[in-house]
Amino acid sequence: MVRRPETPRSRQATPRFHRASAQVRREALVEATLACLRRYGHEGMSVRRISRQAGVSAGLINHHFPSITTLVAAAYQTLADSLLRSMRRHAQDPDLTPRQRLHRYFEASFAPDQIDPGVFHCWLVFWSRIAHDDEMRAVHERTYGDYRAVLEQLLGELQPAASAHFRLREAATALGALMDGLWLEASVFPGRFKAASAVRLCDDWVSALCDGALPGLRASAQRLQRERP
Amino acid sequence: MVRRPETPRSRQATPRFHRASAQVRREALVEATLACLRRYGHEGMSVRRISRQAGVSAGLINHHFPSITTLVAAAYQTLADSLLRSMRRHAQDPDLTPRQRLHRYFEASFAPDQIDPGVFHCWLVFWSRIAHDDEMRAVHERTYGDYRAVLEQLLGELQPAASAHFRLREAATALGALMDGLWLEASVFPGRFKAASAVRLCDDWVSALCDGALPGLRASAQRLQRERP
DNA sequence: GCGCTTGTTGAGCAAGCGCTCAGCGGCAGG
DNA sequence: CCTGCCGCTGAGCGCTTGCTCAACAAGCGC
Repeated sequence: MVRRPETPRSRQATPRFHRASAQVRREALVEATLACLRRYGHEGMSVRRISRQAGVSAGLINHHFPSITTLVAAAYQTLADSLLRSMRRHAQDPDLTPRQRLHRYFEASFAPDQIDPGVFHCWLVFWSRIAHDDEMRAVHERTYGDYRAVLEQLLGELQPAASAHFRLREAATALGALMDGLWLEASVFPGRFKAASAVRLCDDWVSALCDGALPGLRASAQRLQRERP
Repeated sequence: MVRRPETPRSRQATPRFHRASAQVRREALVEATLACLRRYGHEGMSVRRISRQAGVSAGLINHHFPSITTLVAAAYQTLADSLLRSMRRHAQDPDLTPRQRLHRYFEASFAPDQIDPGVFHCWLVFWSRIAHDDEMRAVHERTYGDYRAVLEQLLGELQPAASAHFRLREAATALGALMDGLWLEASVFPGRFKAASAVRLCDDWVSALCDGALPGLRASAQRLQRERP
């Protein structure tokens, strides 16, 4: 370990560290956390690994965050926020028809940057912590509400032009499930699943929904006719 | 810690351990592993926790398995096998029509014992280990092949009666994704999602598939007309 | 009843974990 | 230029981890 030579207070070539505002430092630590989770999965959730990734000492993490679980919760919030921002960007483009907005949103959801195995690792870590960590659960609940709200908005704008009325809330949940399932499949088996076909399946599902081809989601009338198929 | 009293070789009330064949012991350790993963998630994957659950000493695990990752891979295989057995039970019941077999299979897939958060934890652990562990990846590949094969069989038996022909392999993958997505949704948000509606969504999707309402999966003719929606 | 095979034990090791805190030193304000 | 605040460092604490291996003892075959 090379210590600074015998000139005790002289100017030195490179400062041993630099200072930053709490805001900037916290964001940098969150970014480092996401990088570690992407690369190492669960084993990336370590004070030493994250601090090395951020280029700071291990102690700094507990200076800015009460514990590492809070840092991970902040990382979850950050990732979810960026996802939601991307959703809203597509959901509000006024130059497109509602159908086109949904299509664009599908394309964005299955773009290579979303199918990346690193992103998958992040979600695995987040999900597995929800059961034991109240902070994580709070972020999770909040996030999911917003997430489904945007999907509801996108589907709701489709409703007027559709030949069949559907139950909006259930349809949004179901579409979310379909998308998550396709995303999961693509993430667990990278390369075996083409993004284009995932988009196609979502578009087709929405078409079927609008055409009334999914009776379980049709509004009113039949409550729940559970005829055997 | 109560040691055995001063009669060194006398008969004692209870033996300190009992012996078992390698086969029996391995199965017991696998069961203990699944129990720990269910209860504690990632933190359950520990030599000490699993051995305590199995009622044996920590050292025994490395006597029967070269490392704990091998034991977890064996647990993955066991869980996947039992799932597959259950699938085949439904897939081969000769007293039912193909459509009914699929319906039963949907019902079994969303039964309370599958939606259990413990089962979800197991899968999270398995998935997160796939990326870094060759043994896990091997089990994963093998398992998924069998899994999709059964789905293909179930859908294939539907084909003759369907009014539209569909591409079997892609349809099986897509149906698997839909089911996994619904299962995921139900597992991540326990209680917010009713099993009955998941079954209904799957049945509806299959109906749409058979009626040709999912053009992206129709066989032959149009290769990939990517018209904008 | 006795000996032997061998399944089982558990202390021990090195490595890594989250977190603490005394003190170093970057850098702004005087 | 020099002072002092405070962001930052990193050795160190107590703990858990996976795994090893010498010693122990269950229970079969005699």
